[in-house]
Amino acid sequence: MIAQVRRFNRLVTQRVGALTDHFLARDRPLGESRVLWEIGTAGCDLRALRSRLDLDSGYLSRVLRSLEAADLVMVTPNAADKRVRTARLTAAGLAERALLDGRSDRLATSLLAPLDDGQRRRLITAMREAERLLTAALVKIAPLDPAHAHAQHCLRAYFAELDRRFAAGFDPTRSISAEAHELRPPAGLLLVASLRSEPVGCGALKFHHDEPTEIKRMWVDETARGLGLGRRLLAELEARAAANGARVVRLETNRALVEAISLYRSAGYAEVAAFNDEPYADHWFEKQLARGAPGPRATRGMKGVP
Amino acid sequence: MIAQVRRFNRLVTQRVGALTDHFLARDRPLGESRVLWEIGTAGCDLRALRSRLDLDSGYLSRVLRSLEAADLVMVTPNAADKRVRTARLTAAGLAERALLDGRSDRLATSLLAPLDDGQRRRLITAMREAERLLTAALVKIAPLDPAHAHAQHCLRAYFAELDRRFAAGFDPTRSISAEAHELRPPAGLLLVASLRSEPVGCGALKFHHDEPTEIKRMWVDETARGLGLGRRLLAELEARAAANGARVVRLETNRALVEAISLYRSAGYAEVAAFNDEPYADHWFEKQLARGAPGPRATRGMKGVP
DNA sequence: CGAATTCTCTGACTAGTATCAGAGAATGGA
DNA sequence: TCCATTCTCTGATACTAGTCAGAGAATTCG
Repeated sequence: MIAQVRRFNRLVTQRVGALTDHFLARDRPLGESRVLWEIGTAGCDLRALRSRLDLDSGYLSRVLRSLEAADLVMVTPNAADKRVRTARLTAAGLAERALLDGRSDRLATSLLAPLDDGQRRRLITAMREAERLLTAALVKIAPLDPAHAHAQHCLRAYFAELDRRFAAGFDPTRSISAEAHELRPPAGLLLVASLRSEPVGCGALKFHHDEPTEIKRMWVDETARGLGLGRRLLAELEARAAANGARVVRLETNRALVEAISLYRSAGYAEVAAFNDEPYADHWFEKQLARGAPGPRATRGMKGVP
Repeated sequence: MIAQVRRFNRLVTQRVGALTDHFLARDRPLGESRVLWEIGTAGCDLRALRSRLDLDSGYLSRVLRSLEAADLVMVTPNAADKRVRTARLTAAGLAERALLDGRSDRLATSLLAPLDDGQRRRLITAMREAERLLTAALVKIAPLDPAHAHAQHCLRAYFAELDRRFAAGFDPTRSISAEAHELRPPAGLLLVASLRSEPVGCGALKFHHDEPTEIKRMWVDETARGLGLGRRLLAELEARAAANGARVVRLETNRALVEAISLYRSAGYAEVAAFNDEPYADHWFEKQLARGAPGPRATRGMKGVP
């Protein structure tokens, strides 16, 4: 298994990586091409560029000046915050970027060229699958304060989706509360899933003294579905509930959320009688957590993985 | 399709490529780590190192001296040819290489770690498929003189395989001849398929004035099977036969070569009565080539691919 | 044998990719 | 308002990667 991953890594980085570098670097240094590309057609703040390409500020500054000298880029102060500067492509810069785009297309085409139609289809399918799974592996799940901007984004998106999908819409004030202070230790917990430091999902716990721990706010961004993220969030929540002493977790949900319901069932949740009077709920589920419940790491990861 | 390939390329080179570099480069330059790695446990001639890593001879020499100074490598003259020098890892070098090996394993493991078992299996499957197809795309087919070392390697391997697989063994002198001069223009043609400049397959044509062109010496190395290479060789041979004016190609084969027989059938070959007295043949096939037959390139490649 | 070729090494040189410290302007909070 | 912080830029500096020309030894070929 490891050997297969390594063979794949070696082949792809050699075949694709090296080619990409040579394709992208025209007569200009690779670093400049990367910056030119990353600025994009809409322009980009320098700080965003720095963090995306992981560049030193002095280095980026120099690269930009070189691109300015070639008349490919304009750097203008940001109106809102005059410390910040925004890089934009000139007409020549846009043309150059389009050219890189074309090269990248040609590189991709050259990978497919020697194959027949059936092989191409199989390769595309395999690439799509590998891409999705590698993306899934990039998602990080960590506790976050409910007041954090990313947490707020998730919760707002969650409410918006409920409002869209519930037959009668969704009004948070009518629903059972899960305010910030209730999702913050020691009262509760909020987990946020991030992909490339953008929030793409969340899930929360509300701890109770004698009653089972409640699972709330399970949500996965549409762009991140099909990656098994819901299942990972759920497992992580269960593990943390268990670590907090819970023997049972429970949750309620609406009949419109069909994929969530099937997730709960397949994750070992059993439907039970209503245990609260949540007006938006149609189904109530409960799960017994295993005794000697494993910590959060043990539910994923391979043995010996650091 | 192109977009999918590009997304895949971007993700994999970023996720795998960048990580590989940082994993492999310990405190030493990446170039040195690569050389250390490539020398391998068995040692390696400098010329082989140079060609495999595509390095300038001066550059490699400097890198090796730096590794020698760190006591990781010994460079000794080759006994057989004193111009050639052989690099070998010292005990410390072997330890260092084992360390890189471990890091590479850990990198591979870290890619799998966040996934559950089912996802891992799917990822491995997708990687294997992508690897095979990308490898297939690396294979180059070109005419080669029958006396060339690579051509001889293929022909010897072909005979050895026939001898192994035919019930009564195989003696080339009893078979209809296809000597070097018969497979060299204008009498004939030999195509050799190469993967990373190693020969992995061949196929030949014998042209005749009034009779159909004969296909001979179709062989694919065991390590390169399942890549669609036989089909590509066959298509290329047909295209070149057509370019030489042939309307019909034909060939004979032995009943032991089941995969070849099924290839011929699926490629549009029809079984015909024996058209020669080849003692090792059990089946004779023939195919009408399309009129206005396309040149070799048109049978593969996508429109507009350079 | 002599000439051409192969292989490696050395020295000189260049471009690219950084890193670090600090300056100067702008901002935000106490 | 003052102070700490943020953002960008400049200069100094270092190292890696890679190229080129040529020398010297060994080998091969005619």
